[in-house]
Formats: sequence, structure tokens, C-alpha cells
Amino acid sequence: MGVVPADQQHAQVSQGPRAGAVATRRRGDALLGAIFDAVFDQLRTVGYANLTMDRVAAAAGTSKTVLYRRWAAKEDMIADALRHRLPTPGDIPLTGDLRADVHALLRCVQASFSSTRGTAFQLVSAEAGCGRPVVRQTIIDHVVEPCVQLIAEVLRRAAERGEIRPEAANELVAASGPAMLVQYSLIREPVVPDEFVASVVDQIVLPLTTRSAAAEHG
Amino acid sequence: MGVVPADQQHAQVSQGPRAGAVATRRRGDALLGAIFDAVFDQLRTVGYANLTMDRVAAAAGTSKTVLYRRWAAKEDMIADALRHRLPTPGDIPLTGDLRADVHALLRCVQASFSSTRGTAFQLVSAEAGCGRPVVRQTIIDHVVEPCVQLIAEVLRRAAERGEIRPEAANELVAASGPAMLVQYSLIREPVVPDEFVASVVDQIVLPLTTRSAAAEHG
DNA sequence: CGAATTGGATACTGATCCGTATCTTACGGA
DNA sequence: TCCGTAAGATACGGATCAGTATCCAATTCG
Repeated sequence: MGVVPADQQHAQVSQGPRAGAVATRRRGDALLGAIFDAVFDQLRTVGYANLTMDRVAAAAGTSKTVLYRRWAAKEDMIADALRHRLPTPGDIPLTGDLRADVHALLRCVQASFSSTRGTAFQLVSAEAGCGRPVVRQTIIDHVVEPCVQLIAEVLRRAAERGEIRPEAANELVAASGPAMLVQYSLIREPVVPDEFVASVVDQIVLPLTTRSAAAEHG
Repeated sequence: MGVVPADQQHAQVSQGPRAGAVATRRRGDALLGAIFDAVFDQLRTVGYANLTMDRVAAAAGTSKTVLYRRWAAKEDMIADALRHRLPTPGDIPLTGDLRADVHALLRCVQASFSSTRGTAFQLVSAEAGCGRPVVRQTIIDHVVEPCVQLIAEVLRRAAERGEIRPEAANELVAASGPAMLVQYSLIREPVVPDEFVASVVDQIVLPLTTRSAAAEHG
């Protein structure tokens, strides 16, 4: 309840010109980064439904005015936070090594959880069924779809090289890895551990591609 | 905007004593069912964030008073709606046939989407990170966890019979089927088609269990 | 038929939150 | 050093919504 001390300090003390004085006012990217931190922090602690501009401002150690000077609406702010924090799968260099490439692309999906503090798929479904699923579509288009497509491409090339059975080079198999990570983030805990990613690669994705795996059961 | 016609009729006309007169007032289970329909309808159309008691009441053709006579709070109502509509995996009879049992259990996961009009995992993540994840935990505990455990059990028995390779009888493989369905519901469309369930069984789960699938890649 | 029960309409309170307006104050460049 | 730009505090209007109170009407049961 009570009174919040008005002279509450920000978490980060930047190296200002006067080293003795506490940095009380951030600008530009420093401020922007603090706001994005606050957004994901709020998503993690109170959830999308209870995320308010007041709370984000308070968590960032700033005020609502600053937020509305940058974004017209709450959704714009969140979408912008995502665009700045989500990894870009297209930047991942592919080596041609099947296991390494699949692993790298799945780590990209994993990074989309950790970079948003595990709130990525909370956001995906929070808006499901709404009129303008801005945030939802941002994540799907930015990370999940590209990763699945890139994994599919990696599988296709491996099939051309004869490393895997050709029938396994499809989007269903390509989607299995991301699906396992999404599942883990939703059911177990928000941020997916490294060992789990490795397990998925070695016990799910790669076994599905081996020559001897039965091609059809139905 | 304007005025909603006060004499708006309910969708369902029950067979009252006077056949000529329009049934205007439902009771008991008929009313309860209409309310649950309205809950999932609202979740689908406006989303969890915009689901209000007023809107649910309006969609059910009743008033807020009726809702608060049954449930103390909004979350209780939603949780109750879930408990009445979600399938119960434990009721599924297991035949001992690997493919049939896996398929039946995955159809149970699928049913948890269709019975909630595709909103099940919207609910799972809408509350992620909140203090009291009532709705979230209801779905996980009621459907997903039981299904994964039952699939794991089915795999274990198949391994004992020598039908599948023993290393595949683990929870990671057991989770792959549900994970694919969750993924589909989140990314593609809310309700998962039958053919997709069959594809997952025949192209993901069963291939992972075949004797010749490489046991380890890492 | 008559009484008890339950459904339904409406209005109200208090809280919350979005988005804006206003004013003060720190920073940083010229 | 001075001035422009942007940060930050605060307050406010308007809207929305949860939950309650009150009154009325229909259905069911005795």
C-alpha cells in the first residue's frame, strides 16, 4: 500500500559525467531498453491480462507520459518490444551439417522464449480469436514460421544428399521440434533449458529422419 | 450502437408445456449449458482478455445476476465451464492395440480443443505467470498431463510386448503427439482436424517407436 | 390454486485503466 | 553557459467492468 519513496533509484547506474551523482534520468536507447525489460517483466509476473501502462511505467522507473510519447497504444508498445527482442531466424548461418543446423534453428525458437522471459506463447494465445491479433501474428510470423520453414529446407537438402529418408523431409517433421519447445514452455516452465533442446534434437527430430524409421504406419 | 431489442429470443426453444408460446425462461441444466456455450463463444470471438460477465450474460440470453448466483467470481465460472466440457482421458478404454490406443488418446487431446471451441490453450497461456492460475492448471491437470502419462503407459506396455524399441517408451516421445496438436491449435487454426491427428500418429509418434529408428544421435 | 423457488432486468458503487494535458526538471549539445 | 529537447510527475476525464442490491416475473411443486 503505502507511499512509494519518491527518490526511488533506477536499477542501473550509468557512468555519467559526475561519477558521484546517481544517474536519475535516462534517454534514448537506455530508456527504451528499460521499458522493454519492464514489459516482459510485467508479462511474466502479472500476465498479459493485467499488464497496464501504469505498471509498465512504474516497473521501468518512468512515467506513462514517456510511453505515450513513443507509442499510440499498448499493443503497439508490446509489438515493438517483440520486434526488438525476438531473434531473427534468417540470420542464422546454416553449415550444411544436419544436426548442427537443426540444433541452431531450435535454439532460435528457444531464444524467442528466453528473450521474452518465457512470455512469447503467452502472447500468442492471449489474443487468440480477437479482431486484430497484432502481437500474436508478430511472433508467429517473426519466429515460428521462419524456423519451421528453415528446418524443412535443411531436411530437404539432407534428403538430397541422401543423409535422411526422403519422406521425412516434410513440414510435419520440421514442425515437431518447435512443437516440443512450445509445449514445454506452456506446460512445464516458461524458459526452455538447453538440455531439453538437445533431447528434442536427438530423441525426436533426428530419429524421425533416419533411413530405417518406418515410412508409413497407416 | 443503439438499442438491443428487449424481446430478443433465446437460440434454443425448449419444448415447454404450451407448444405455441415461446420458451422464454430456462432452468437448471438447460440454463447452465447455455451459459457454458456463451463462455466458450465469448472466448472464441472476443478472447479471454475481453471476456466480461455482462457479455457472457448477454450471449447466454440471461443476466449477470444469474451468473453471480452460481459462481462467486469470473474465474470460478470459467473453471467450472471447463470441468463440465473437457473430456476425461481416464475414461478412455485401452485395447492393447498400440496404434488404436495412441490414436484414441490423441483424439482426447483434440477433443479438448473442439469441446472448448479451440480456446483451451488460449486459456492455458492467458494466465501464465499470474498468481492464481486457476484456469490454466485446470486444463493441464485435467487433460494434457493425464494424456501424456497414459500414452507413456501405452508405450511402456508395447515395449514389454516387444512391439517397439524400449528406449522409445519415455515421456518425451509420449509428449510429442500432444505437442503437435497444441502447436497446430496455436499456430494454424483453433480446432484440429481429424486428418491431422491421424498424420501425427502415423508420421510422428509411431515412427519414433519403430525398432529400427536410431536410438541415439547425440 | 397458491407458495416457494429460481430466472431475469436494471441500476448503482467502487475500482481500474486508457489516453491526454500540463507543468517542472534534467540532460546534452552548441 | 545557455537553450532546446526530452524525461518525469501528477492529475483528470471518460469508459469499462466486477460485484451487489433490488425488484419483478415465470415455472414448478405441493
